[in-house]
Amino acid sequence: MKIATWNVNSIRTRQEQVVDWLQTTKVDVLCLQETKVVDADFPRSPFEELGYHLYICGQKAYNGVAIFSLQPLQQVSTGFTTVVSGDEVGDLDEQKRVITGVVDGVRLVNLYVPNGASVGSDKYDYKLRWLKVLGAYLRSLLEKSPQALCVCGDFNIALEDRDIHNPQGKDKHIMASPAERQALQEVLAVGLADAFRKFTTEAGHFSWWDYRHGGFSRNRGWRIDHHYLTPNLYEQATSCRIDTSPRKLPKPSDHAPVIVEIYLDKD
DNA sequence: ATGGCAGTTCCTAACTGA
Repeated sequence: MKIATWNVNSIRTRQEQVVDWLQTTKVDVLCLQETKVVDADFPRSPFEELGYHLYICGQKAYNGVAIFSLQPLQQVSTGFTTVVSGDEVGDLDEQKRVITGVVDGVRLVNLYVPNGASVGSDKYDYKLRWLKVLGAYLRSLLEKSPQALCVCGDFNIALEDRDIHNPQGKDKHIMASPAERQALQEVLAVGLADAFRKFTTEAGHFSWWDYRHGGFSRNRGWRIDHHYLTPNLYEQATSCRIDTSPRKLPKPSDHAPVIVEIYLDKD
């Protein structure tokens, strides 16, 4: 089973590139972030014609997540509130950043973690609060039914210095500050491990490059798009790679897709 | 060496992103 995650920075702008990519890269599941469109205007048919079932959760202009799956998903829900109490969630579900469903006994959780603007800002506090509720959400999912989890998406956090092209002085930078790294570590403590680092340990591999300053051509990037897996799935993972080819096209997303392959032991 | 981005809408300016 191949599961991809890709922040496309507007599905309507990137529609053709995503169709082309799915035709050449046969994945079972594609998790999208930053679709930037209300559900009624989502371009469904080009992807349904490729055989995908679409599960979407969008809003106008900002955010938005979707899962495309060749097999129908079970137990689909959006937002935190379906799993965690409304008191705990507060206003966090107003921004569309969470969608989940089950296929082949694997619960997919597709996330668009808040950016955080700058360290110490209101948006940064929102990001930390959001990550705290994410931890409660994942714990609750596992308590309700112990299951294999693939938690993937745009995390907007580079967990380690080897995930950044130039880590010096980045402790005051969003995506690398100690508080958000710690917040993500606490989320992963529910029992999740980074699929990419099972196969690749060296620095220099990134999934996002700033549009400005020739970030991609100089490979000045960050690895902020991840697949986190529960232990059995982690053991069964056979590869995890970043596909930089769409980032080389004209008018690309600033993120590249990341694909994990898992050999599912169906007993 | 320098300056250098791209998406959206309340659409040609302001916002958000990372």
